[in-house]
Amino acid sequence: MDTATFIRVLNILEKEFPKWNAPVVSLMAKREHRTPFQILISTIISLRTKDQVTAEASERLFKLADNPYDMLKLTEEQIAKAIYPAGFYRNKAKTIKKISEIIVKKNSGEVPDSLEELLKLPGVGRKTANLVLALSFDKPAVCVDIHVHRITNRLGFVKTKTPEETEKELMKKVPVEYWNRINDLLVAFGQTICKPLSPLCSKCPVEAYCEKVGVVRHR
DNA sequence: AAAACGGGGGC
DNA sequence: GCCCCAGTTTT
Repeated sequence: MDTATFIRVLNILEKEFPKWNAPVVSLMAKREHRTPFQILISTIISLRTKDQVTAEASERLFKLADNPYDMLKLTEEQIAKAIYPAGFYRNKAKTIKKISEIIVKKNSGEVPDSLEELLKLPGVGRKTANLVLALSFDKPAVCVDIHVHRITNRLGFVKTKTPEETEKELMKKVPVEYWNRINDLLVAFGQTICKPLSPLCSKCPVEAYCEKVGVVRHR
């Protein structure tokens, strides 16, 4: 698949997006109500966790503390209890506490707005850093999670082993003005149609363009 | 490169 | 009961 076709796919998916009723609660539907700190913390909570669970856990935590100063006053146990159903709660609580401390003590209460600085925070990798850049600061960023990695390979647009390779390829092949649309669209698409194991190809609006790399079963 | 971190939900 | 989920860090 070439770049022009990939962009055509994005355009089609964008039109179909409202029909999917994808469970994008915490990071997309409410982004305009959230501070950069809340986006960052929600993203930490979302690691390997379903979106609905992430949303509920975030709300519980933000009722206790929605800014780094208040968050720093909570104990790790309090944070862990609030986010418990999201899983990895001890690691995440520790990470959230450390991040709050760094933001308060070394960055005058502000979330960093550059990739380099975000990556220095504990528990923040490329996916989280790029998502914060895109959602909080409206900067162009290619945010590659498991959905983006799977779908771009399945379409035949990239041939990569790791999400990091996928990120590099997408930055190379896709014009910058499309970067911030990739993640939202492909995640929603992956949650509803282009599923990991048994994608619903008969309902897929872009099946005609797809090379179905690695797809063994479909419906 | 592989393990560890984890409860919840789908089937 | 078994497998997967908007990943990152450590071994």
